[in-house]
Amino acid sequence: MSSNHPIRVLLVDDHAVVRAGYRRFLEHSRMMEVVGEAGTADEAYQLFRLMKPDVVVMDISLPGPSGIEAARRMLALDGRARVLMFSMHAQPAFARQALEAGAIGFLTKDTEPDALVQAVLAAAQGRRTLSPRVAEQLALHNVMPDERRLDVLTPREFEICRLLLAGMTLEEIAEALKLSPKTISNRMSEIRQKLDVRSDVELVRLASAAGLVPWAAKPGEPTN
Amino acid sequence: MSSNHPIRVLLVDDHAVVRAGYRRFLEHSRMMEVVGEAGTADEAYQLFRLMKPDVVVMDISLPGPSGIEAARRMLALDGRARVLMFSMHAQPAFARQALEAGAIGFLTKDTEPDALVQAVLAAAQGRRTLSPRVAEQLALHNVMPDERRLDVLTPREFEICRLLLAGMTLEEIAEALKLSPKTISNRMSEIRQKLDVRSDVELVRLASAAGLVPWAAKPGEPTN
DNA sequence: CGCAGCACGGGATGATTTCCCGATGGTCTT
DNA sequence: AAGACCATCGGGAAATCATCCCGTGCTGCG
Repeated sequence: MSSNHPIRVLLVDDHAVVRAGYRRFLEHSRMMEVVGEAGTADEAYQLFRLMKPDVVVMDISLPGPSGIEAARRMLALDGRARVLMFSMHAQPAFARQALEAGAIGFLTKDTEPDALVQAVLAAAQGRRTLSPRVAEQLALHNVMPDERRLDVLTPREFEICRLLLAGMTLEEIAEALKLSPKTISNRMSEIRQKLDVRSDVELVRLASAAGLVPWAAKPGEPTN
Repeated sequence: MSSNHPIRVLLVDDHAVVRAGYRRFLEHSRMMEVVGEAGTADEAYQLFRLMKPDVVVMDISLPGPSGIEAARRMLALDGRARVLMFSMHAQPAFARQALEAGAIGFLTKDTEPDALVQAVLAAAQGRRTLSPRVAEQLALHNVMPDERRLDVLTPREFEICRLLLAGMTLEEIAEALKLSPKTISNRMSEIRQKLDVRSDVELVRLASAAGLVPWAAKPGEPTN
């Protein structure tokens, strides 16, 4: 299936050193050629228009507009663009956004060099690649019937969640648990990340589905 | 019922001019005597301990601890203290807090001098006085079965509330309504005030009771 | 007309969120 | 036992948000 000419790759990462590393691995096999490097979403987009690479290897976190935003623009310009996203973490929220933006794959940065090369090859042929961790997280997110999503929370996070849903403010929770308000704040950010909600309202919706919210019992369920 | 000696009054307000005004009106009838003035909660509390006034006329908003806090302390010291609260606005949240703190009455600052004198007399005898506006607001708050509370919102506020409950973020709402994020922010503060909720979670609880939240239908109500 | 209420947003200040980081202690594995 | 991994706790910095206060403009009403 593979044609003879090398796969033309565009590298996007804000650290030149990291790009150099990728370049080494990718060009090692002679099956691919890095035709451009970019450090920001804007540069990446310009280069994409110029070079029309076969595959874009893109870091998620860039200064300014994110890699996801860059991917969105590329896909808007050319629906056949193959964008392979990279991220430090396997956070489902990022993965979902990336894939919704049209990315063909999502890898965490601890991916082995070999696997990276395989993923680029796969991308060039239009096949998807997901890091195992990412796949698992996403699966949970998509398949889990909402009421089980809260399971990703640690005991402590769950506790904080419970108090929040009871209507307590940040300060009150901090006092109740004898913790710094800062900790609660940090923990809540973590919770929102994990549950992929962008507001307290969405959190309540989730918790309500899980039956955690007495005053908003699910339709059809007995209240007592 | 009234004894012979004048009613001894403690005036608390951060503006000396305002205190002077009150003093004039109160002492005019010779039935009462201002035995002290304070500009902060702390001063008020000290004077209260010293003078044991029959009635405290207290402004809500003071620099530092609020008048409500001062009232709380006085009541803690002496459960028979008669504290008559004053406020610029007829906000139910303040009124509720003041009365829960043990205040014997709650007047808005547009009260007629005569009515003020009457209220102090009443307080001295242990009778409660509420400004009509305050009474109405409070009545709505206490009596209204939750699902009607949202009625205090203006159409625009209601609209914003709806979008918020749909899970939209501040920015998204601003964009949807083509308004400045600042306006939405301001408006949300207003909404929280009016509905007397301290968090989005409490707001959802309210809205849910009002049947405004599809995903959290009230128990027993058909969803479809 | 004057005045009240609603809608809109700027300014200032303080709180919260977010992202980053490091420290600690427990568990599990090799 | 050493190392990896995770949960928990919080500090720092920058961005965002909430709150309070202010002024504008519009509308309806006595």
